[in-house]
Amino acid sequence: MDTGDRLLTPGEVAALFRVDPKTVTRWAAAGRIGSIRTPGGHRRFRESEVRALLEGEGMLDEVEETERPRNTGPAAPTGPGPANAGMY
Amino acid sequence: MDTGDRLLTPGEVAALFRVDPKTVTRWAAAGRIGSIRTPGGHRRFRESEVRALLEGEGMLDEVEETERPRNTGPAAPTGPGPANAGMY
DNA sequence: GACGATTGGGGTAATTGGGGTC
DNA sequence: TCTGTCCCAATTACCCCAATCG
Repeated sequence: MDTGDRLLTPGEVAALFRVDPKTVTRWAAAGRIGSIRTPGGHRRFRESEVRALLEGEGMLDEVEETERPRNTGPAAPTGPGPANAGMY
Repeated sequence: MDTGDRLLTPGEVAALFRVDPKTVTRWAAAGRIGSIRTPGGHRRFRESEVRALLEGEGMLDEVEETERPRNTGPAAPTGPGPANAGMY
């Protein structure tokens, strides 16, 4: 239920990954990372999920991200559901 | 049903969303979130409503009373991802 | 009545979102 | 295919001080 972890802003996640905030936005848009939207439309990311992604343990069935033809298996990310439940 | 209704202060809601208390106040002023006013003018928010906003994914059949032009999507069965019409 | 902490309102700077392009 | 950068518009964050809450 309540994950109870802190929420990070796109800028925070971008700094953690050493990428542009825009890239983080694309990840969220692609459903590769769960995102929570504020009533204003801005995104917030779960600190636990981001950490898992940083550790590389978020994907248990993926060892090589170099290629991804078609996930025929349960390749659902940490967000086991409508990760992209909120689009403008 | 249990409407819950533990009242939260702007600071509480702000911590939940990882935003500034002032931002929560703007949400209330914009009608994006219901607010109850104290006789002195301060705002209080319903815990149940805040939680629904935070999850945002479990309210597929629950829509807020906010006036929002929703597309008359015929409830795509296989595609639960509603192309929300809420652009800037 | 007094005190500390929070909140409200206004205004301005920084961040974010979406699209399009390289 | 993915990322970084450009644009503009909306949202959010931080500044002030006065009022309210507990």
